[in-house]
Parts: sequence; structure tokens; C-alpha cells
Amino acid sequence: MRLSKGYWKTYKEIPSDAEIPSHQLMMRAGLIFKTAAGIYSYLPMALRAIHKIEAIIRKEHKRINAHEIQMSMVTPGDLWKESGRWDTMGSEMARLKDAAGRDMCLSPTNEETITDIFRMTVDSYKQLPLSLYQINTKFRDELRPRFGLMRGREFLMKDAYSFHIDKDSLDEVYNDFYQCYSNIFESLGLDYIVVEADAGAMASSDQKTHEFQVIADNGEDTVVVCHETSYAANVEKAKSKRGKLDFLPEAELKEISTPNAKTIAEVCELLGKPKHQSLKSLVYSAIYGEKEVHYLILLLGDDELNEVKLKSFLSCDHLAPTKDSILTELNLPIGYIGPIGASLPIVFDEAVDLNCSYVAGANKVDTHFEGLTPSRDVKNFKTADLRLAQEGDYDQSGKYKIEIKRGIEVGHIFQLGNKYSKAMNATVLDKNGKAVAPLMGCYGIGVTRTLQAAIEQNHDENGIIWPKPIAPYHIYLGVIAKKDPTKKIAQELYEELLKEGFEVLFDDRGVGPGVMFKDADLIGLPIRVVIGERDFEKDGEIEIFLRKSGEKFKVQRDELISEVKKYWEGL
RNA sequence: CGGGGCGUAGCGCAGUCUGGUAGCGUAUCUCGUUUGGGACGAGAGGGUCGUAGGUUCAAAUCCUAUCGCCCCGACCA
Repeated sequence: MRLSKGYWKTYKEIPSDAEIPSHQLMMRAGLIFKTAAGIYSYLPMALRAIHKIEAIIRKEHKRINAHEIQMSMVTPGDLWKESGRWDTMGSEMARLKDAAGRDMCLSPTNEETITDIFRMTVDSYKQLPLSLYQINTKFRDELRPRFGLMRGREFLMKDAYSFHIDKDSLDEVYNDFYQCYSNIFESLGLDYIVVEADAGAMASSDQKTHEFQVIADNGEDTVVVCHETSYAANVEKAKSKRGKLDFLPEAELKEISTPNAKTIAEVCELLGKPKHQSLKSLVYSAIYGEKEVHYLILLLGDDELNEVKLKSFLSCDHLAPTKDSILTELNLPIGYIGPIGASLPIVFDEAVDLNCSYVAGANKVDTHFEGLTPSRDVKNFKTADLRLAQEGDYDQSGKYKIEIKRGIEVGHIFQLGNKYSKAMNATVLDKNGKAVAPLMGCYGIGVTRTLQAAIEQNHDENGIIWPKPIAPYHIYLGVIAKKDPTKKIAQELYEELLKEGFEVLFDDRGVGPGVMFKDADLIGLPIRVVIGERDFEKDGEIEIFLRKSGEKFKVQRDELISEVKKYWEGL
């Protein structure tokens, strides 16, 4: 494209509302335009990259025999009432009424729609397995959108759904998608890892689910990886072990005075003990439908609770720290809560050695116990893995250290089971002519989030460094010339590069060299070719610059095309 | 939704405390000089100071309400 006839505007200043590099660069490089909080319009440069991501997605989905469809953006509330999610979705689902007063919503996801399509169009097990997907706009009214396209309210998502007659088929297709996703992120040129994930509300905990995480410091997710064992999991799910700890042996239970020492840090400081020789007592309220149950959770003093693990252990609908007013009603003094004398169900984290002794609250103001030995002093408790993995932990065998990294969740695959098919009465006839609810899987890729993740992972202080597969153009061709002959040669180069199949951004605006170089760095196309009178008139040299490595090569006019091809292949 | 911050020209900001009718940088337009890392000179256009109400002789500035945006948290297939 000739920039002199193009539509592209760049900015020197960082917009005040962009926090992280990828968001700042997308704004500065004129990729996106903010229309409202968390709602962006995609400008030509971004759209070209998006189309490339989509093309890779389509190619890989074709290989696993998934068929592309496009579902409606607005869906009737009735479908959501069938699945039960009309009531459980919460405010992130944007609801509206049509002119006749019917409930409708903007699709935050499409299990209901696809299940409806399926039940009306598929009748026999012979048509299974079936995988359908779309690349479409989703709307989730996030309470706090942030970081540009990273967590937008309106965004582009590829969502796929599969249907199966049995678990073997589901497993098989799940593995196909696993491979498909790996191929996609590989093809996109991204540094990613696959991690075990928590299914959350999507499915029961025995179903498989994996996340595809692009590693980046500004990622919103935390992942745990173990290099030696190849274990990788979202921290919400991750199992890890503490290193060797010097616990105290069983000892006499003693009440001790700990005036004004409410936190673990204060108590341990006062007693001169390391934090892991104390127990952290947390009270959580689990909500089951209308019912609320309060639990006392005990962790090592320097561990943190993993709420996702607790929620899944208690299999409750909602979970929250118990309100102070309720603690008072339960006679639990904040800062001095402990297991002895607490009339709540008690759960110990597995990292606690139940035969050793600890400092713990005595449920009496300004008082703690010393020598509290759970197996001896506490009646009726359960144990579970409830702690949050932390830096310094070891893998489950206890042999290898784990690492904690930040990631951007760009893909997530789930086994859904028959939750939706059953709820919406979608059936096919099996071999015996019996109607059965098929098993389902669902698989998502955040397309626009992937775009931003690619930039977050590939940039420097001067701008974007596009991975070759998704760069909006291949080559930035710049010309620094006053005279017509040089301009004419630049024009010829442009046409020759196009003829070779390159996508060329031809900067023929005639702006100063500084402006041109800054813009070229900012948009970060893989190869930059510059023809300028200074070098060209002296010895016929044209410059090739590789954005990623920063290497520069001087070549002659007649070898330019072959050299560009060579470097392009080598990227 | 809780806590905090900010709304002044397309963008980035000053001016607000201490009221006197709006300014800087950049971007844009014109003319000229420039051309290998955001050039220089001269000139020009662009603002109901988020919105509404109030106080005042007078409000960007003080008060009230409201809307929008950002950050932390909660929430989140």
C-alpha cells in the first residue's frame, strides 16, 4: 500500500489511559481506536493482523474437520432460561428487550445457541462426532475492562463446540483440538505453554480442561511450571509441595498471652518463631443455593489460601471470606481465631503436618496457643490441598523446583460433558434407536487478545516487533529522495516486491527521514528497505534492515529482490 | 460493586489551592528553506474548560448533583 494514499496515523505521545506496553503501542501505532471503555474499533493495521490470525485458525480447524458457521450475536433469553444460565450469568451478560418486550442478550458465549442448532439439525449418532466453530464478536460486560484488547468488553473470539456419542470420542476430539491449538499458537510465532486449568462453572472437575498461555510479564494469570517434569498448571489449580520445613515436635498445649498481636507476622515476631510454625486461621462462607455454611480453614502461617481450590473442594456455588459481623456472632475474635473451641467444620491444608505442634489462635482476645498439635487437640477435621503455590515450592514428588510465571490466557479448551445437551434436551438416536444426550466439548481462542499478547511478547522501546506470520505487511519500503530518478526507482522496487508476492507498505509520503524511521520502528514490520539519495547516488546502495535483530545490510539495486527473499526466508 | 485518581484544542499537559473570562508542547493547514533518526522560520485555524444546577458583580477555578475515563480490589468459560 502506498502511504501517500493510505489511512494511517501514529502518535508521539502515549495516551494517558494506556498502562501496559502492548496497549500503548497499539494506540501509538494507530492500530486501534477506543470507542468506549473496553470497546475498540480495529483500524487497518490491526485488521490486517487479525485477518492473518483468523486465516491460521481456519487452516488448522479445517485439518481437524471442524466446520465454520456463524451464530447470531443477539440471542433470545429463552435459550438461556433453558440452560439455567439466564439467572446464573450475572451482570457480565448484557441483557436487552426487543421491541415486543422479549428478553434477549448479547452473546457472551454460544453453548446455548449451538446446542439449539444441534438439536434441530442432527438426529443420529452416525453424524457424530461433529465439530462446529465460528469467529465472531462476543460481548461480556466486564465490571472492569482493562489493558486495551487484553480484557475488553467487546472482543473477537473463535469458539468451537463438539458433540459426541461417548467419552472415547470426546477424548479423541479433545486431543485433536489440543493439537490444533498447539499448531495455531506455534504458527503464530508465539511463546506459549499449555497448562492444566480449573473448569470453574463450565464443567465438573473430573472433566479435562487446559489453557493456552502466552508468557508475558504483564499477563493477568499466574502459571506454575516445572521444567524437569514438564508439569504446568494455572496457579488456581497447581499442586506443589513446600520444601523441607523444621516443624516443632508434639508439645504440651499452653495458653500464652499475645497482647495486640493479631497477624501471623506480629505473633511470630513476638515469639521469635518462623511463620511456618504457626497456623493461619481463615473463616470462609460457602453458599449452597439458599444455604450458607461457614468453614474454618487452617494453613501454615506463611501460606496463602487458594480460593479456587477451596471452592472446588467444598463444591459450593459461591465462596467469600466470612463477614466480620458473623465472626462476632460465632464468638471468633478477629486476630485470635483458632481450631480449639471453634464450632465450625474445620479443614487443614495438607502442608500442615498434623503430628507437629504450632502456634494458633485461642479464640480469646490477646491469646494464642503454643504446642497445638492438630491430630491430638482437634476433633473432626478434614484435610485438603488448599494452599496457593508459591515461589520456592517443589513439584509433587518433592524433587524439582517449580517456577512461577505470568501468562495471558489466549486459549482454553474444556470437556463439558452433557450439561448443556441434557438441560436443553438435545438428543441423538444411538445404535439401539435410543435417544441419548451427546457429550460436548468447547474450545475458545481470544483472537483480539492473541493479537495484543503477540505485541506484549514482541516489542522493544521503539515499537512493535511483529512475529512474521501476523505482521500487517511484510516490508516497510521507505524512500528519502528529492529527485525524480530516485523516486522512480523506489516506485519500481515497490512494484517488483509486490510481484514477488510481498506485502509492502510503501512510505512515499515524502516526510523527513526521522519521521519515517520512527514510524517504521513503531509499526515494526519484519523487514525495512530504505532507498535514499545519500547512499544510492554514491555507490548504488540500498539498505535492508531486520526489525527484530537490528541487523543492517547494504545491497545493490539488482540484487535487492533476491536478498530480501533470502532474509525473509531466514526470519 | 468498594477504595483512590482524573475530565481544559485531535493527543500530552499547565492553569484550579488564592475567582477577574484560557495557555504551552505536539498534531493539523498555508508559504518558504530543508531530507539518513520525530528539521527550521513565518503565519493560520481549532476550546460552550465533561454535563446540569447553585453561590457571586464575575466561575475552568468555590458548592451540589450527574456522566465519562483510569488505577487498586472484588468479580470473571
